[in-house]
Amino acid sequence: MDIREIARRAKVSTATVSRAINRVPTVDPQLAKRVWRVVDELGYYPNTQARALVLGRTRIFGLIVSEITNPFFPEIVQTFEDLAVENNYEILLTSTVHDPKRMESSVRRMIERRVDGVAILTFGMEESLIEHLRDRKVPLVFVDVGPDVPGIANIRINYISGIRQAVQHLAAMRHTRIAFIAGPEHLKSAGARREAFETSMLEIGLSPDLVVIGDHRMEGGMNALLELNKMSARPTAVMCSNDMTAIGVLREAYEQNIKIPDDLSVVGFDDIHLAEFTIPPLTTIQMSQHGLAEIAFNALLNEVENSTPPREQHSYELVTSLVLRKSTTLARAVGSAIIPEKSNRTTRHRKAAESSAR
Amino acid sequence: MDIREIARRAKVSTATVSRAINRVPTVDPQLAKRVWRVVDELGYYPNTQARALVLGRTRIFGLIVSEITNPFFPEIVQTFEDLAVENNYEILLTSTVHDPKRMESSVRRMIERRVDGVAILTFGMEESLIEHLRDRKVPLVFVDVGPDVPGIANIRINYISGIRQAVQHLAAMRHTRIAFIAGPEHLKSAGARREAFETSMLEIGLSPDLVVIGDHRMEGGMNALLELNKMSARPTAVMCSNDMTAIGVLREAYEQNIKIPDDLSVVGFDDIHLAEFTIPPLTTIQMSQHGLAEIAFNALLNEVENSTPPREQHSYELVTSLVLRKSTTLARAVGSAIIPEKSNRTTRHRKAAESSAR
DNA sequence: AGGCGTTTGGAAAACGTTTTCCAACTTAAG
DNA sequence: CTTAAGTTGGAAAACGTTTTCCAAACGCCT
Repeated sequence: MDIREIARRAKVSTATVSRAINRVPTVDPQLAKRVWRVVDELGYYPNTQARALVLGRTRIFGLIVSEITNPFFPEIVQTFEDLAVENNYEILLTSTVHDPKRMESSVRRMIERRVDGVAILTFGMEESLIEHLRDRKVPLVFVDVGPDVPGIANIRINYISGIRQAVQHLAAMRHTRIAFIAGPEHLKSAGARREAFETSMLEIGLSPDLVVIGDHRMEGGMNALLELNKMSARPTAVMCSNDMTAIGVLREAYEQNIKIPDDLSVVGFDDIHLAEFTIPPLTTIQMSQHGLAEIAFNALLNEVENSTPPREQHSYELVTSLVLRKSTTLARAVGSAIIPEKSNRTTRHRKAAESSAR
Repeated sequence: MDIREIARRAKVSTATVSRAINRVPTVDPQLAKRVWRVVDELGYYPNTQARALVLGRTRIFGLIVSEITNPFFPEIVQTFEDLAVENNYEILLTSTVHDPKRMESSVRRMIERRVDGVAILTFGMEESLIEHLRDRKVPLVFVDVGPDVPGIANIRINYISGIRQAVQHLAAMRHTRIAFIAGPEHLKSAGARREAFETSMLEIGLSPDLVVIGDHRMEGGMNALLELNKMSARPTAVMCSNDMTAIGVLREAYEQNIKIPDDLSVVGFDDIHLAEFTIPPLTTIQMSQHGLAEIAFNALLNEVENSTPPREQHSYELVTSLVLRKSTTLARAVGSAIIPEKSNRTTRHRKAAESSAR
């Protein structure tokens, strides 16, 4: 069933049907009503392919994320989708799983489908791939890592604000041996987080050398804690490059009978929904997924709809900030005068007993 | 840049270019090579819209899930996507968030985009909506809840197998007061799980009346545990309609200082990846997300590619089975002869002290 | 050398829309 | 009553492909 069928039944031309459907104001209300009746009667839905072909716009946005199974991303996808349906756009989703091949095929597919723009929320991407997109003048939005050229919007994340808060929070709790579990080395965002940690530590005269590498997954967090435990001067607090890592730490701590937060304070990064439900609830640095998705979508929309924007360079910023829950507390005051010697000793004693028990 | 441009530069007709690109065997290898060189040189990517228009097939599948932020679904989406790229299909994803409006608009969008098939993994859907799709003969695949008509594939989930295992596992651990935290009432799958629980309990002469309603989210699990605690005869074990509920239970138990599994055994359902990382690791019933996605995709693919299948009714089955971790253990043997009275008493004592403490 | 299959490649129609012209009709003014 | 201006709706071109026909070119046999 096509527009011609409608035209025939409504006894008008296809042009009129098209105009009626698209609510062009010059068409006679009587006629429009007649057309609409037939449309509803037959349950006619216009063919988007044909429409896209002539309009040159598909109303599809590409969305590339690095790993949909990482709980950080579904929230983004959901928000992005909400905005898409609101604005009559469709989404082509790709989860690259950090695989360059996948990225490549994904970019190719998006070009073939003629997307109107793509949001690359992968926190680090081969430069080479985006060139195909740039060549075709597809509006792009990146996070963290995008070249500074017109037509490409960048979302800069202010890592330092939240991370500094966290470091100072821990320091205020008298932690001095604060470790950092970094993300995978190839991720620019992970690098930025680590640098922010180092900067924040140095700022307050602490040495930021307790760094071990994780993988932004729970497994990596577990291994990292094992590493940390092998050290001669164990940290009393650990910051993680993302929440999944922190969850892994929590899990391994349970395994090792290390009490969180009493024996070890831990803070995460991202503030995924799950962070509220860990045991104990995770103190973490919030980076609003909703906010991120919103910025990304609007950047794209803006680029597409206001076709000729004043040549300004579009750059957006998202700030991060600490949210306190239950996974951090005062450091054990070894040799400190504040906490009575005795209490301190019993604590130590209990701990020894526990660890010998396993 | 279009196919004509290629034709011009390669000094052939558009027909030849099309044939070369689609690897029609009758075209002269020499010529084909010439065409391909131009294609690569210009970085030409065929326009899928135009292609779809003439072919009548878009190579797009719709995927409707109920809530992408529920960790159960991302795994499915990932597998589905993997299969899609492998087979040169694209995915239109919708997360309905249980909102009928969203379902409706989602179906509409899929029809407008002329998808080649839709997988509805929403575990319960208004019949009315699918009619639009059925009318248009769009291949459909459902899970749990689909009409038994040709052209519609159904994935039946064998809930009883896993649930019976779990119930018997708990019974073997001498639990008799086994509670069930059900899912939202409108979900058919939740109903089926609950029924399977009741059947399994009755089978072994236990009464399945400790049932409280959750919402398949962590919050619901937390509330449900509160409910359960108010009961005069508290359960010693609780089974949950899904893993998120179980995680909520774990979390509230932590809050209430109820030790898992010593004070309460808990088993989940789904076996999401996270279940391995809860504290303690969650004993749960596996329902393979990978398997589910695979069945769904292949059902669709089969329906589309083998256009006229022998009028057989396609129905697939997915079994569930218990996976043991650390969240279940022997029931407290109240009045039993096996565990010495004394030990039992101290335990009771400790518990009383704890609960009075808060 | 002439006739006859077989390759090979081109012209043009088709897919379902939107939109540009343009013609016909209406209305109002002179 | 004629003419100009403004509405309204139709015919046809365009979007970028695939594919059906057809014709040309080629080799092969007699």
